[in-house]
Amino acid sequence: MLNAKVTSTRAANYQDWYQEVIAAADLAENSDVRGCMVIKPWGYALWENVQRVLDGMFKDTGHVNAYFPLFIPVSYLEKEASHVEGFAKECAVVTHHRLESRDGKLVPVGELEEPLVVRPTSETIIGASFAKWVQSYRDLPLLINQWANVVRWEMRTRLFLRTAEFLWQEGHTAHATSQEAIDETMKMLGVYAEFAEQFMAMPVVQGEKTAGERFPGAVQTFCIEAMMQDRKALQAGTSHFLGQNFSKASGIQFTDANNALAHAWTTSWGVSTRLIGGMIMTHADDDGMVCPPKLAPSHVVLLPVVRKPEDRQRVLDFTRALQKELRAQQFAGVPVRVDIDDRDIGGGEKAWQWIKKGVPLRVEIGPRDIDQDSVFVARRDKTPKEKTSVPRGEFVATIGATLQSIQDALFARANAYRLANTRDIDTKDDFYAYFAEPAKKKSSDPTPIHGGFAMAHFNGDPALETKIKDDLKVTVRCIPIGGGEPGVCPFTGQPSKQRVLWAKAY
RNA sequence: CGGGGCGUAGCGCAGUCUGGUAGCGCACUUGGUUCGGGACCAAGGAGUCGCAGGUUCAAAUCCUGUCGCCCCGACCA
Repeated sequence: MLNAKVTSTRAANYQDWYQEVIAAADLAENSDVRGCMVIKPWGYALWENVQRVLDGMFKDTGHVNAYFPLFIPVSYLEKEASHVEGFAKECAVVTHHRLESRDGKLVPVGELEEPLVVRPTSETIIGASFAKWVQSYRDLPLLINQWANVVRWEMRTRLFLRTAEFLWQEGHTAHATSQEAIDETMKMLGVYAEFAEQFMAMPVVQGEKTAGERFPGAVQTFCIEAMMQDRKALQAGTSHFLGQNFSKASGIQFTDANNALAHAWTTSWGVSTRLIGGMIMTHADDDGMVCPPKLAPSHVVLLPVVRKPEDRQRVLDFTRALQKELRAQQFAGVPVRVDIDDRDIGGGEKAWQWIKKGVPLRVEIGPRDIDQDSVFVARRDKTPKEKTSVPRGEFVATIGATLQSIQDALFARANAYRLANTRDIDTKDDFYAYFAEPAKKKSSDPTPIHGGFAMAHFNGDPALETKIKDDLKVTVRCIPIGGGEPGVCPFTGQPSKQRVLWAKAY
């Protein structure tokens, strides 16, 4: 059903608006299984495009795909102390392997000797394989990626942003030297940033996490952070330098060139279906979804307008011919994706369905257009009213450029929004005022959109970070790469190496 | 696990206080008029009122128990 309308606005009720966009664009829905979502075809097509592009980028950087078990013996998790601590509280655990019917109910029997955890992440199970695969420095580096699902038993879930089960990719690599592993960590962070900006049209800040926000078991965690339209930060991808923590836990050892036994240096990095939540909250507007052209399931939808039955055939013939011409064109290295919607429903209703789905270009084709050999074009990055008549030949010849200009416009708009809501802050009072929650009329009202990104100096004290989190729900999202000028921490008066990015986060 | 709320048609809800034939909007089906900004008219289909007991001539409604879900908090890609 595509009857859902977006009636909330970002300004009035951001959370309701987000849910409504997902329903109206038919991206996903809640399932009967607690915390788990059903990704519907339009949403899954976005994910497939994410996969296709990223997979190509991973392969271009020397990685290969493999697949490891869904089940992880509990003893594997136990091998890395902080890793256990980080994930133990949210593990789904398999304890039995058989069901028996008793009094009409199926009850688990056949208890496992060792419980299995449904993977929350795969460092340990992949580490076990790496330990077998690596003998010599000549076996390194090992550059593996896995496309998979993982389960984290979260207390509160939200479509795409946090679900109990989600889809992702996880890269896992092993290297002979620390520097090589660090280089890999940074390279993949760069891949994520490029993907976010060039394909999702979502500007990001690259940086390092503070100790408190670090991946359990990592030496260093790096991330890309994006600003959503409620000015909160979304961690859109992470890349971890794991040092020798996991190679020691899993026994990934090799003989180096000097015939000495050494532990490998490992990395891991991942992005998930959360990226789709990021796309929604970066680009969608009060009318519905707005797909960045490079990832849109469909670039162009052709809408035949048939007023009289006798026009039907020539309108359809023209439309199909146009589809063929457009499909012969390229955009971002792939053939232009063109759909025809000739369903027998009202023209207004039909157009709105595609607006809500966020197709970059809608093209209306009626007898008037055919007579002039032109098409009536609407861009999703403009208002629904703005439609222009374009000669058919010109439309076809410039389709790639048109899609690119939509892509660029979306990035520019998102970037301008982020810049407009990012501020250097130099005093504690200004900081607290910037993030103070505006008063609500009723306690049940949604919290108005406020704050943004604050760039402020910080002495690095974890206790101070906790205090600010308790006071304002604001955390250090990252310490941006590229450094910056030293200064004074506005909270303590102590020296600070550089400004860090503070924000409320998803 | 603490605090609040809700289970009635596919979805959103009213009806519950004060017991008396199961309703509304959207969606769906059919026919007609429409169609380049979310159409209109007519007809129709669809519900063991979360579940189990109890009170009663009679329960969506009152009582008891129970299950589930949502929101706020703690936890989090």
